Amino acid sequence: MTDKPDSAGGANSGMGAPDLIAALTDESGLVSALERKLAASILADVSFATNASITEIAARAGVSPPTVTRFCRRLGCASFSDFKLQLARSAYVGLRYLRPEPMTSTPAEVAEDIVTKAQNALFEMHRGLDLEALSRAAGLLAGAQMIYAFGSGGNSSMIVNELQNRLFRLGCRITASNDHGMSLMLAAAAEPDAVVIGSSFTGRNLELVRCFGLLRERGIKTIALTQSNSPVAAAADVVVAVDLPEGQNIFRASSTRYAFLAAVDILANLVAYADRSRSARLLRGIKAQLIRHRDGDDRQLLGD
Amino acid sequence: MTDKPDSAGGANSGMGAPDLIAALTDESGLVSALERKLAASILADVSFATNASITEIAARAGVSPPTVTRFCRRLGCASFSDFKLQLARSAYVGLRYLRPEPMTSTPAEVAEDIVTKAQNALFEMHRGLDLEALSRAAGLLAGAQMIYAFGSGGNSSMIVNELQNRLFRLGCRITASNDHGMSLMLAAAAEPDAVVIGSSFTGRNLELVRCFGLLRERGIKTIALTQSNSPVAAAADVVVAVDLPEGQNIFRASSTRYAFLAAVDILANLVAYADRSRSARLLRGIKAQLIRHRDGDDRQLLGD
DNA sequence: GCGTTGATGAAAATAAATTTCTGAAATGTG
DNA sequence: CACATTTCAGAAATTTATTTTCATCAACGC
Repeated sequence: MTDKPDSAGGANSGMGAPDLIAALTDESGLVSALERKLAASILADVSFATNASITEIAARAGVSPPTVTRFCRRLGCASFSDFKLQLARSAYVGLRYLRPEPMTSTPAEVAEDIVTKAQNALFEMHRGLDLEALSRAAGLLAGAQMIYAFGSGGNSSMIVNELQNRLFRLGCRITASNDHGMSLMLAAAAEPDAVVIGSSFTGRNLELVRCFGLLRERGIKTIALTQSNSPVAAAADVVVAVDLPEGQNIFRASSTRYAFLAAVDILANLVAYADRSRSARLLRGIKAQLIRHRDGDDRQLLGD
Repeated sequence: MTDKPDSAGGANSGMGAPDLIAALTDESGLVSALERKLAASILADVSFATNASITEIAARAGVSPPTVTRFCRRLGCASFSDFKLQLARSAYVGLRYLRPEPMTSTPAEVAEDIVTKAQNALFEMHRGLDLEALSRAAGLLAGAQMIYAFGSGGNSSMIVNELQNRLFRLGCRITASNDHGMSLMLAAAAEPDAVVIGSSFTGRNLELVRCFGLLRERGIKTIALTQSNSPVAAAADVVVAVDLPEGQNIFRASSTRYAFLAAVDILANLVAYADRSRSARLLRGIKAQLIRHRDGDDRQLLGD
């Protein structure tokens, strides 16, 4: 470990958190039956695994310590301790998936549950992010003469409002619409150099699909912020997929919003970076706000 | 370690992540000069510390290994390995605070930056959460005959709209207002059994302060979702404080939104649990939506 | 059927962490 | 100011943990 070349620079040390839980669940890299048994044993009680020694883990899985060491190496870790470290990191965000819904009741439990789920949602969104699609979407938005953002229902409404809120500050011409009828009219009236971005948590907003169809006929580019393999995704030119594991979200869409919100956040940042002059303008604006802040009149600082 | 009683149940094993970085920065628990030196050395390169052995850490700090062991114990860890584990967990969410803004540019960096900051914000919000105040706020909201939610600017507007979106589903009578003038009129017309909740990211929304003052005179309860030690907080009856470290948020309020959103989420859940019949109604509603979902018409599932 | 490859555990070797013990410094006390 | 007491810190020894080496076994191909 002392001579490991990447331990100083920290190629995989502090950041990024290669997702060990996923690798463990995934099995594809695991050849032998014993290794699968080991993976299952670790997944069955991750918090035990993060705290136990190699001997204890081996004993619980019914294998020998060397097997555990080899297993860790196969998973891409430098050593067993490295494995434990990475597991601890992954477990911090990923652990809850493995537990059944505890039907929380005390305020502390509710708070922890919501925060954890939100972090999980962000983690999963980030893991499944298609950066290439995101870049293409940002490119389209940055080059658009006019942007329309469509989405309805409590959640997608928020998202498209947020899009408008973020993008108009970057100098984009944008309007958001939460109303199907209005969206259709806007789509019909849109000029060829416009870009339409639509959000749908479920991917089954059929009005949005219809809208996208109409726009495709007219050669206007469309971006969907939605689940992949959904009607909305199929109807759009560029799909920024936000796929979260079904299970826990079926009863509560709320954690999904964090993922969508972050996707919008990333998109807005990429749009800002897509155009240097725009980016500069953005920074100037922020600085101006900062100065205003120092002068005491910070009522509007960063939009409150 | 084998007989450590809490290793099986995992009292501090998987969850909660006692924030070691904060404890390390805090210094108050550290008596001797050597321990402070050790803390400084670890903080100077956290990712080194998470990967190194006790000997390496001791050498770098210029102390002996036993001192490191004792140091870990003093910090509340069971052993040095336990310390490393906790450090790794804390570092995963807390590390970025210690690094200067890297001026991200590639899409991958932007995405990681935003996701990490959002997770940081959630983590910090959770850490500083005053559950007692939150419960009181939820109790007020659950008992209110009418709720007014005030907040302006892009961010707080979103928050109060979200509040309305969440609470009306629970059977609360609620209206959100993003307009100062309108808010004042609503406040003036509010009846004594109403409750007003206001959001302000900066805590310096003076119109909101004025509103709260007016309401206090009239004996109407007010709840603030804002920074503690701010004018808005001072003017409210119940303060749900969301305090995030300044540094990284001065240039971009966006990560703060995740914290506020989660606070609203928690609040809404507590309101739901505050009233059993309401909670039951909520669940029935969700079930009905689920059934509709199975029938194929899931267009409105959970509000999209 | 036999050699080869890869997987596995036992035992040995290595490395790591903790305890014990001893000396040094600081603080209080006569 | 000297002495006792406490606390702190490191050296060495002990314990514990991890990894390497090596021998065995099973599966697979030739």
